[in-house]
Amino acid sequence: MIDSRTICAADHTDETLARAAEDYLLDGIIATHVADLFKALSDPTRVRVISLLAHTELCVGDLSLVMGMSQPAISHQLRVLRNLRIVTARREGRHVFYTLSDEHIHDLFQQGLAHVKHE
Amino acid sequence: MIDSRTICAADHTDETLARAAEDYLLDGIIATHVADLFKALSDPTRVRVISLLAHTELCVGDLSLVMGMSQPAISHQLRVLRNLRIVTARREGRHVFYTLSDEHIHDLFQQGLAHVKHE
DNA sequence: TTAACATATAAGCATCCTCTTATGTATTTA
DNA sequence: TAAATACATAAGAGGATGCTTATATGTTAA
Repeated sequence: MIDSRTICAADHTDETLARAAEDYLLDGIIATHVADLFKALSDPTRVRVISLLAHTELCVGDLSLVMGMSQPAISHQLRVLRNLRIVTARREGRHVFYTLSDEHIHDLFQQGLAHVKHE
Repeated sequence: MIDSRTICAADHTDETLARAAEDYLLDGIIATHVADLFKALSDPTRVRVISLLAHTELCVGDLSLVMGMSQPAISHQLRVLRNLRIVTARREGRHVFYTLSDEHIHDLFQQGLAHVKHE
């Protein structure tokens, strides 16, 4: 059980567990923020949206057209990305253009893609 | 509607849309693989598990103890990470030690954490 | 062998997620 | 103003997700 306070890290020293807990375990709030960041890229549809917006600004209709998905489905995912502050919307007449609001996501996307392609 | 074939990319050239579709839009299967990779880090509990395993090998009981969560809850998330080939299990007597099976995840975790901390 | 320990799995629940259809809102054009 | 266009939102179905309690499996010790 948990109460038995098992300490069985690889080198079997008591300090290993304590240091792991104190120094390395991420704070819950930070962990949630990290998780939210990665959540943006944890769905194939959002990954594909980002793969497009990483190269060019596009309006909702074009995203919908290129991806072969319904407009509400795309708008839904754009709202998710908007709430996560991953994309930014810019209205121009009847169209709303979306861009990546952050270089971070571009970097993460590229790195994740590279990792996937190298296996 | 989609059928109207709206072409309204930023520079308003027809080529923008076509090139986006041909060159940049990620294949569905690859997009799924990328999404799966990021899914490993899209939950706070898994992020915290990875934050620990990034520095030291730990058994299930210690993970459970350090994180203050039930053993089945930890085992459940470890199975998710195992299925995604993110962690590797090694049995030693009654204990099962987990490590990150891949440098990729370590890199992504560090990068994501850095991005979160810089805002 | 029996008991204790460490972990995995099963079943179930509550919640969240992704998409659909239907409708609302903002903007431009006729 | 009315109609058309572009997009957002609402509501709901179906499935995935994260945790719980209970139980099974594998290992060591008595």
